Amino acid sequence: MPSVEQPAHVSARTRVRAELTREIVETARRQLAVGGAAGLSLRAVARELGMVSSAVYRYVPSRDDLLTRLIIEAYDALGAAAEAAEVGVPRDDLLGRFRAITRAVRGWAVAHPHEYALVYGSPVPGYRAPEDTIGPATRVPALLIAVLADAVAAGWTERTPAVSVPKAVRRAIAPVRGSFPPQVTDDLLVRGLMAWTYLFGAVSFEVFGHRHNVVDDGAAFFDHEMARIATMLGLLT
Amino acid sequence: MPSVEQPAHVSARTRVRAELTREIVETARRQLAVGGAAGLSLRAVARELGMVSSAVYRYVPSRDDLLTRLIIEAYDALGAAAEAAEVGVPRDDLLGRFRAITRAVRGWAVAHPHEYALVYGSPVPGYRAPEDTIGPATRVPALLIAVLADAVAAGWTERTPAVSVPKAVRRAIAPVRGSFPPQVTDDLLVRGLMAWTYLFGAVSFEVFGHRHNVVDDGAAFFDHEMARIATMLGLLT
DNA sequence: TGTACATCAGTGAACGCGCGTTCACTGATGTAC
DNA sequence: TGTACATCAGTGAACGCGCGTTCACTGATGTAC
Repeated sequence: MPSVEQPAHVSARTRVRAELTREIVETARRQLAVGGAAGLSLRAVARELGMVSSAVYRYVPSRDDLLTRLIIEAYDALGAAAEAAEVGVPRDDLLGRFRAITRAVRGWAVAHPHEYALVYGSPVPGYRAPEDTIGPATRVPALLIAVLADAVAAGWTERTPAVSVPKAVRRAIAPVRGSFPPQVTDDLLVRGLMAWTYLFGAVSFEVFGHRHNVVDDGAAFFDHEMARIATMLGLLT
Repeated sequence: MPSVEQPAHVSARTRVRAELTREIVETARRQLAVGGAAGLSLRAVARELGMVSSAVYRYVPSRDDLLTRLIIEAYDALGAAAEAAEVGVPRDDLLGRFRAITRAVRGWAVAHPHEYALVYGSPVPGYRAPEDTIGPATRVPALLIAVLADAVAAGWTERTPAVSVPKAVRRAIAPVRGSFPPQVTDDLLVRGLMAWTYLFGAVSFEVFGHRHNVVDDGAAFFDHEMARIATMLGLLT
């Protein structure tokens, strides 16, 4: 039952348009490897696709808009990878879920270093990320928050000796307090933020080359450091 | 007693040359804020100094060389800030030294975000850092290693319950094993690497904007998270 | 089913700007006798 | 102390390249009657 706005038969033109738009974004994504975000060029994308540079403006309104799409796609791809890994673990295996999430993040980042750099590296000069990037950016944190919430439900608070959180720190984390269920204590919230910080700190160090001549086997060291972080979180005894 | 190579009287030309070279490097450093490393331009530097673009080649052999100087200077400035803060703390106050180092790193990074991004952000595409950057890059790690070594001398190993380090991890950290005194156990070495990773992970998150709408008072939260890391290190009970 | 019109894709030229680097040259500064 | 020569700083033009974006235009595809 086709509505007036959405005809049942999608015209060939529309299909081709969607496909070409995808090709443009994917070509741009591949070109990130050459010159990074700052070097992203509509003309280079057009050239690779065999079209004249002005033609891409039929599909993408500007260079900055293309960059925004790439950022959103990177966050989404990373989030999807983490979700796909986590969903396969039994809900009550909190340590398993944590390990699945963090391994997926590292795996994706190592496999897509330039897209990772786009979102977790230096901010692109002169570019201001619009609101649309917020949602995709929170997919990984949302997974971690869910693990913490389930830990509380499973008796985390009774099992773990609390570390006190000073008033100044409680005030400092006020903006994010609302993103956590109220049962998550300030102590656990801080541990969660630290695990999040550590995860991306470790991945960034590896992807950006700061572990060259320091750590040989990135995966082995990552598993070990993350096990220690899981202990800090109280997911592992 | 002037040697043959180094005459006692330094010619005006030589002095002016050194001064202008400094001005070029400092102008370039300031311009990092505008376009980042990828946008660094010899022509823009020349323009700001009121000279013709070809003239800067009397002082700097190429754009990449200028970039290398900026990277070295950034590492050196960060290292100097950390050293200056740490040297004022009594040698036996290990926690105080750790806190001084980490606060200095954060303070410098927050005050110089673009220089920080130059060395700890995304690698500059198409640029390969030469060997000369290694020394300056290790000044902060060297301070941290010294704290760990002194901790061992002060009885750390007897005081702290050891966490076992799997064989694969011991192999993974082989490259850096030689940078630590042999008294530093593998367990402590791993903790040290993790503290180092966490320090720059936290600073990068803050400087690169990933704590927007998450943490309000960066300094207060940083002090708290670093206190917890100090506990993990066994510097604080 | 056929025709008239509107919509869209893609072209090619242009605007106005940027860049790194080289090179022949002028004129000033420093050095050796 | 004065002169001759060598060294260096800075100029201006040029090479050859890149970029984002706009605009008038052609020709193909889709839509409504």
